[in-house]
Amino acid sequence: MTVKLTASTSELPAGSPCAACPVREVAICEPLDDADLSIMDLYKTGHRTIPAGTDFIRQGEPVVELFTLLEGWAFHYRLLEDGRRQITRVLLPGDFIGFQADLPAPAENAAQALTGCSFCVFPYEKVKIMIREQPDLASRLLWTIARDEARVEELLTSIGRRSARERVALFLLELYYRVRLRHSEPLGSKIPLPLTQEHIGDALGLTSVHVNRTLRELREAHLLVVSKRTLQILDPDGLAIEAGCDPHQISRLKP
Amino acid sequence: MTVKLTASTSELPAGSPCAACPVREVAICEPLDDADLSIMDLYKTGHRTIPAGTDFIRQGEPVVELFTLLEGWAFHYRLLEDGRRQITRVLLPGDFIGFQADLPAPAENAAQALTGCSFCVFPYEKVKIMIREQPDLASRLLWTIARDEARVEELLTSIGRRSARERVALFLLELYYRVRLRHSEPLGSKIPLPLTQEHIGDALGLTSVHVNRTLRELREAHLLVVSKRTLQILDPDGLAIEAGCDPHQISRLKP
DNA sequence: CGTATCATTGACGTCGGTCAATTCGTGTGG
DNA sequence: CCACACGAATTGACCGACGTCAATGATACG
Repeated sequence: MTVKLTASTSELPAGSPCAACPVREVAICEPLDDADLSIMDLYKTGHRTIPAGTDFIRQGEPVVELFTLLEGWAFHYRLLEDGRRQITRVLLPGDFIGFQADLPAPAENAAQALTGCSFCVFPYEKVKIMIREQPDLASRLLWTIARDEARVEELLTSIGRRSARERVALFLLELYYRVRLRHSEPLGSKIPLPLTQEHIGDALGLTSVHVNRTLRELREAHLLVVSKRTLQILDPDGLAIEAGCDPHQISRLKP
Repeated sequence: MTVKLTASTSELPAGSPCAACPVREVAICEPLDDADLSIMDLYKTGHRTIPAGTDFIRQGEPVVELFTLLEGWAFHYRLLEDGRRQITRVLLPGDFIGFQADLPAPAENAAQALTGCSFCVFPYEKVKIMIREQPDLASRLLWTIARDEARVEELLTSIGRRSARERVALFLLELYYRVRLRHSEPLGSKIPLPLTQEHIGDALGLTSVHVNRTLRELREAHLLVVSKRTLQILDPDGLAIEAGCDPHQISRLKP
């Protein structure tokens, strides 16, 4: 587990075209129709692009900016004092990042880019104003946070009560569905998976060594293949059963 | 692990006196001053009292009512198909219960009373209206949900990355501070703890047998005593160290 | 090519689980 | 008031899932 610190960042000016937003349908701006879309310009300050490995929120430092992830993968995590790491959420395009009960306050979760990422940037004071002035967006944000919490609870349940094999099966299956919801590719196809086995272990409360062994088992059972930063699900229903889950419950996943 | 089903419930009519509310300062109605307090009558339908052990939200059944817990202890939990249980949150007076991304929709978390409980009851449609009509309350609710999520993430990190001993120490210490924030009793005093060792295990991803052994260790180290549904913290700082935590970080706990 | 990172595998250790017996505590009914 | 019942707590013996340590291979990148 290594924590890379800042790398170079580039920043674009405000007033970028929300109309061309790649995550318009899934981000917090979703309630706005074309005519109202310019409302977002009141609250955002621009775009930003960062390279893979950048820590763009650091645990314990004040959160002064929030982000909508436009492109790339990232994750939220917490560190214990001795360096143990728990990944709390995997972040995909459209996710709103950095919101917490107290703003500004020391970040409860750090955030790191897994791939190169681009964001829509919001200063925290403007987010607070937005919540007050735009009930539709506040309501959407509430919905979003509640869904995030449900996902964390799901992960909590996995780690607390499922075996390593069940955990890995369910985690990858859910990621697969989440990604496929955004880029609807044919079932059975491969998706990029920019997580190392150590990331997967840190998300699931396992060591990378045990993740490796578990992935081998699942591969030998012809359920999935993880290789070269790519995930291929061979047997979704089989995996759901392996995960100790009703296959139908998995597909009720929300974006 | 036993799941008791419905028991008798009693219900009071609406129009109960919010002014006499025991959790006025910590519940979602907190933003309202005395003059505006009657606003809540637009959205609540009354009070309800249930005995210990009642499942008042059942996993998978539609959530049609939400609650503010007025008195008593309860918890949210999830069940796997084979009966394994994960407790996701311990609920104390003032907590808002049952909110989730989709309303009404099958409950993602069940909820059960640990002691006799009384609630303020809100039908889900009225909560949705409240969110639209009352920005202050919506904002407060957002704050509340975000804090809940932070607590779940904390638990996730514990289960994923801490030893049994660290988990138990931190869990009880945080409960202790949460309870003490509401009824400010002298430090070192006892608090009621209506959780069995099986509940603690189901919250922390352990078996009740191992919780028992861990509690004995902590008792023998003169850190805490759990006995007869009572928790006494003997050495808060020692426990924080045992939990692998900076003692100062613990006291930054929010209500 | 040389170096760094990640993946893979084996040998071995341990933390926490399982099973089962006993005790304790509290509430209940005779 | 005592006998009993039932859930919870406690303890020991044993086991297994997962962690630790360490060596080796595979990939990518400058």
